[in-house]
Amino acid sequence: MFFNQVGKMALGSRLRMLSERMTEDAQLIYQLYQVDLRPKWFPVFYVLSAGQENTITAIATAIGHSHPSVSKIVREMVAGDIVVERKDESDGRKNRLELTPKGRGIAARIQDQYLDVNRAVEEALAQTHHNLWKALEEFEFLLSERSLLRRVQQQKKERESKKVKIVPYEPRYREAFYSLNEEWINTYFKMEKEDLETLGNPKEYILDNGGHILVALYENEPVGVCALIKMKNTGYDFELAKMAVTSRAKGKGIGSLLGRAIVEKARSLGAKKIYLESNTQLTPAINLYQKLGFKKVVGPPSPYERCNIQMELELDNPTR
Amino acid sequence: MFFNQVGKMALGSRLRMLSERMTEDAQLIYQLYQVDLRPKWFPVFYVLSAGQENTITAIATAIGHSHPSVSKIVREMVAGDIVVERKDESDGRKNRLELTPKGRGIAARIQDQYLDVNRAVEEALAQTHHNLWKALEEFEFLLSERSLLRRVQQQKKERESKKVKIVPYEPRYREAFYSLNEEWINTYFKMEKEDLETLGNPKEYILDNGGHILVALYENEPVGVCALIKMKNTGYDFELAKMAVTSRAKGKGIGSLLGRAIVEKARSLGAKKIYLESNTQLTPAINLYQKLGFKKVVGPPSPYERCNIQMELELDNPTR
DNA sequence: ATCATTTACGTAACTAGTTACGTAAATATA
DNA sequence: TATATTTACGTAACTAGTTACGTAAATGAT
Repeated sequence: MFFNQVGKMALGSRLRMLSERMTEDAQLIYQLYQVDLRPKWFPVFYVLSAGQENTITAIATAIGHSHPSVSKIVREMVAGDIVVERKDESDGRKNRLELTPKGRGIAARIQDQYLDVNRAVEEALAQTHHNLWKALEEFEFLLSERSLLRRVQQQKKERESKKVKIVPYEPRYREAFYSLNEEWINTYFKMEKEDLETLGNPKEYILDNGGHILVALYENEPVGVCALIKMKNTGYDFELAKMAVTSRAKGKGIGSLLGRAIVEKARSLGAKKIYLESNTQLTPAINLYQKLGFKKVVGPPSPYERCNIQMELELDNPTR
Repeated sequence: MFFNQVGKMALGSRLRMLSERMTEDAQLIYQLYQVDLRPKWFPVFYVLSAGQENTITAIATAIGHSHPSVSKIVREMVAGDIVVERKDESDGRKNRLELTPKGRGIAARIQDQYLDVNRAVEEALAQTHHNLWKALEEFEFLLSERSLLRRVQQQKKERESKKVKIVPYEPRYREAFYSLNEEWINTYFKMEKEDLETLGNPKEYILDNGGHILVALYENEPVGVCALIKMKNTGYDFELAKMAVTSRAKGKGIGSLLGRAIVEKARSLGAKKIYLESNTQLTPAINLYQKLGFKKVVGPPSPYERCNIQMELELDNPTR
């Protein structure tokens, strides 16, 4: 059958189809009990007969419809002499609803129908191994905890991050090192004098001074970079800097992979303390640094204008 | 929450709502993968990309939609450059469909999406006790075996048959005995001379000759009757006759209750063999007689025109 | 007391499906 | 070979919901 082939992508369709099948039968069931209601009136009718709510919006929230839907249903029910409307005296906006004598008659007669439908469904469910009613409840709960979208996003991230490789810098990544950094700097700030020099000459400014650069490859394309710059006479061993991930490769966990790799690199070089400068506007970056264990500090004055937060990470007793 | 209060009557609504919630997310998921498809196109797209079917009606049956639905979806997909149409050469009615290069590109890119969605849903389902996917399958199967309507009908019958009382004839049921029989005779045939006499004078024609009459009461109203008429010199003890149930009280199992009661009565009177006459047009009646154990026989000639079948039941060795 | 905001609800237009119906081509039948 | 039936599919109109928007009443803030 179609659904078993397509898989879970079609869960929505499958639910819709079963639902349609049930409402079709519902139509006939009302006839069976000679209850002069249309299935789509039922939720509204139920709330009114239970005496719970009696204004359009309140009913809509109670039954999980939009208010225009309730508005239309009520109009039909008024035409069918099931419900009467009357303006609220103290609040002229509200449309108070009430069952007519005919409506109350139906409410009495429908009790047997409730009973029989409940029993019929329960009898069917009792024959199943996986109870549909309970399954719906559980699934609805799971989705309210975390939406399907977020669950899929996470799967995507997990799958794609497996395709990310972190490799040491090589001269052929010089262009990428520049442009990846330029991309984010120009999005949020503007390039400064220091940027042009350091980014243009990573070998001279970073590697030759005892620093390191890691590059993240996705399908063999450089999509992220990060550098460790040697620091002297500051109490820090390295500055974590020039961290950049292209927006094209978002949602693949690249920042996190790169961050963990660069910290690991520092650790393997015997570093005890690393430092970084950033800007609080860059929330995802700050979140990442916190996850890596960095704590806010007041450090030495920065040459960069865009720096408004400084952080450090002690490696003697790493948090992770 | 609403659904737990209303109970299983709202199963249809609940399914519809979950389905809507899922399709909303689906929209966003397509965006996430930059797949230029609308969720409602998906089933058609899937069938085409799998190379299974490629005409409107065939796709419609495969995915369980109506053909106009597929027709409209295809029109949209053509506008979106996903699909091209071309007339079948040998059969001018058929509209052969094919993915465009763009469509094939999407088919390739969507693979990852299948994977992630499947995993996301399966991961969620794994956290539930009642698996929604399997529950749907089981429930769909149960409904295909016996529809919800029939299940409800049965519950109704069971509940209502408990309110039916079978009591012996009393003079105050004389009117009912006549009119209940008149009702069905006039619906299918017409009243004959014998009917007028026997039905008008049950005491004289039936009871005083050693016969018996049972009356079915529903909410203290007579809704069915049935008689045992003493037979002599025929090899039979009684004729089961004048069985009538008003159409107003259909679907309450009254015929069955009355039938079993009258057979029981005959048995308690020491009868060995009962006889009856009927007409094959009255299928529900014939079915009932068969359930009670009656077998077709060729009996003595009947005084009634409408009789075209004769049956007997041996009580020495009752089937039930 | 006045003005801005929020709330209640109706109307209009849209969506994703449906059924009903018509037409042309293909197939079956006399 | 002519005619009836079936099949494929498009169009129109309907259904049960939605979102978008407007208006009047109530409420809150200055």
